[in-house]
Amino acid sequence: MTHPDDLSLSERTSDALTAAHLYYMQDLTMEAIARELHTSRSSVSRLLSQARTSGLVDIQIRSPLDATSRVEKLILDRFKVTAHVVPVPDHASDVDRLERVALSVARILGEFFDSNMIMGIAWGSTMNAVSRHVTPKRTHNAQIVQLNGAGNTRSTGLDYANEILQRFSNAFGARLEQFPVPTFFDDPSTRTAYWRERGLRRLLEMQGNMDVALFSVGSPFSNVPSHVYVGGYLDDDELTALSDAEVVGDVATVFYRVDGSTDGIPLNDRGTGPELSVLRRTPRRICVVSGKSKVDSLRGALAANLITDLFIDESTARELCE
Amino acid sequence: MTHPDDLSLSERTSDALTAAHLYYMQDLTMEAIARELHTSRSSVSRLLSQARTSGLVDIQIRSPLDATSRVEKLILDRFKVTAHVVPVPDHASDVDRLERVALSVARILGEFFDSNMIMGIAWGSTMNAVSRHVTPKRTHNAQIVQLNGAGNTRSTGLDYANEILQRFSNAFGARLEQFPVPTFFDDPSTRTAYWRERGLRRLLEMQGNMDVALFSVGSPFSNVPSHVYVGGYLDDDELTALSDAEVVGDVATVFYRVDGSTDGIPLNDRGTGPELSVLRRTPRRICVVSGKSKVDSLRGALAANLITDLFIDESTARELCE
DNA sequence: AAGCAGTTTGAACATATGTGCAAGGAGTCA
DNA sequence: TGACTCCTTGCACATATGTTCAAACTGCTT
Repeated sequence: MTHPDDLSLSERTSDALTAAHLYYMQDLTMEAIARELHTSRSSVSRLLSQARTSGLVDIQIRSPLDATSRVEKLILDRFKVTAHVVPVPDHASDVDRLERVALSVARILGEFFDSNMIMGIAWGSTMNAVSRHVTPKRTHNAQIVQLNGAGNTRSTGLDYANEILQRFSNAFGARLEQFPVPTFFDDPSTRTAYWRERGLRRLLEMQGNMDVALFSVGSPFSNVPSHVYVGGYLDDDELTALSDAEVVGDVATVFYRVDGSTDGIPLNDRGTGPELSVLRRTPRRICVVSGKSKVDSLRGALAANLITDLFIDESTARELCE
Repeated sequence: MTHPDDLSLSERTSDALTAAHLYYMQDLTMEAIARELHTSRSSVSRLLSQARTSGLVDIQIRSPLDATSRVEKLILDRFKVTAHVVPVPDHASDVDRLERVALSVARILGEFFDSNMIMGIAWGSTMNAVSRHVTPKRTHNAQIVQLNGAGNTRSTGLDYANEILQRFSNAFGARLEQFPVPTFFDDPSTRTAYWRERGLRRLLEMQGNMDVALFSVGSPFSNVPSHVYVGGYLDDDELTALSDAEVVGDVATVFYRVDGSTDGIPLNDRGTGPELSVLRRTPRRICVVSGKSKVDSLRGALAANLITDLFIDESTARELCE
């Protein structure tokens, strides 16, 4: 396998940089750039495309503050949360919705995460979608930490969750702290014991010092239940127990009711997600939500004050405001 | 005349915003966007183009620090100045060079100027070129101040200089403080007297508090002399005097020698540009240079420590480093 | 209501950009 | 060296985007 990281990549990158300059700063046509770079137009097209996906070119959209959408204002008023409403047509499918919101988040995430920061990330279909599109950004001494375990009765879950976290870690060049435990322990005391292990202490401490948390909300009892609820993590008895406790959703497999309360939900004693108080101590808490089936769960998360920045598709946002 | 600033513009702007989202964040095709916005593809093309030129969409290029060009490093070492080398092919004409450097500067200027700042701006062909392309950016309580008078023996010069400054002022929504005096007084004592006027004091004070200064360098005795030297601002005797004093150039019509010294240059006593010490007190001093004919003048400006950030075309940069 | 000046619009055309593919190149291994 | 694999390149084609122009529209004025 060819692995010319040392020079050839630099060479290519610097060409990409020049091309980007000429294209985005000087408005040259690709054909003109090709001439200056002594290559073909197609190659320039490819260079530019690399420049974009590798985060060399950074495209931002800066809303004049007076133009924040009506819904965004409404959400700010009602929930004290900065909303980023992603425009998606009403007739779009849930898959479309998810994909488009995820893409938007992926593109803007670099705005929130920088060198020397710690970001906690959950896992699930939404995070998976986001992870596939993150625009890379070079950071130093940055750290990503997994928010909750991902093993279940059938597998260690390492593959799925890890693949997701790995993508973020690569995109930012950040160290990755995995969390190789089941999503739920069978016995609460096992968790208590395990939490005292030194390796775990380090991880928990990181979680306690997060600068950013990135997660979605799970919705158990909707027509489109989330990954955790159908992936073999919970058995029927457990689901019934959640239902009985009037649980409306979860963040990183920590469950809550619609009013944001968590007391007396037994599963939380066995789960591996971060205490909500830990989450609430995190300065920036980014929640990504798409699809109306998540509205109830979202209400709970808002009531529990888990969110500072909300990315949400347009019609779900409207639904949220009734 | 139709002047639908109040609502229609908002309406259009918000459409442009949505379109920009869909295009740049979600990678939809213009055709798809047209469908979502219930309009034609052409209109979307126009919306996007508006979004770009109005600064709604902000495209930046972020060089990985380890990829700053060799010349930029060299300039930093030799002159302690941050260079931004603009790629321009060697065979490009001087007009091309100027245009391309100007365009690059125009696009990135917003990075340097923000709310509550004061920016001093000179005038001349380079500033003219830059002014034509500045990407707008909304700021509050920002102030632009003209660095030197623009009147000459033939006209008040208000038109030319003012047009330039006006463009910057519009682009940033900044207040504009003009400087309605000749470029050079005939008699130094007139200047001294005038400088005591209250209106002038205010302007000079602003200059003293600038956060950013934006200027080029003039080059009198090259094959491509700058605006000041051919526009009727100076008569033959004066040019001879400059030549005798070994002047290599000027910044905002303040003249200096190649070693950066200014003592004993009589014209400086009658000119209206800012004292170089005032300039040197300005935290950010952006100089835009294109074309080899300006190299000597640039050397003088560097020797005088007038520059903190230098925008320069590639071959001139190489020439500078010999 | 009709006329007017200045905009905005979409269809049609003109360009510019993206991509599949076959050919060539560069590294690796036997 | 030659066979092999994996990348990169430029051509040709397929799409996507930009721009011109005539028609429709808008807000005013007569």
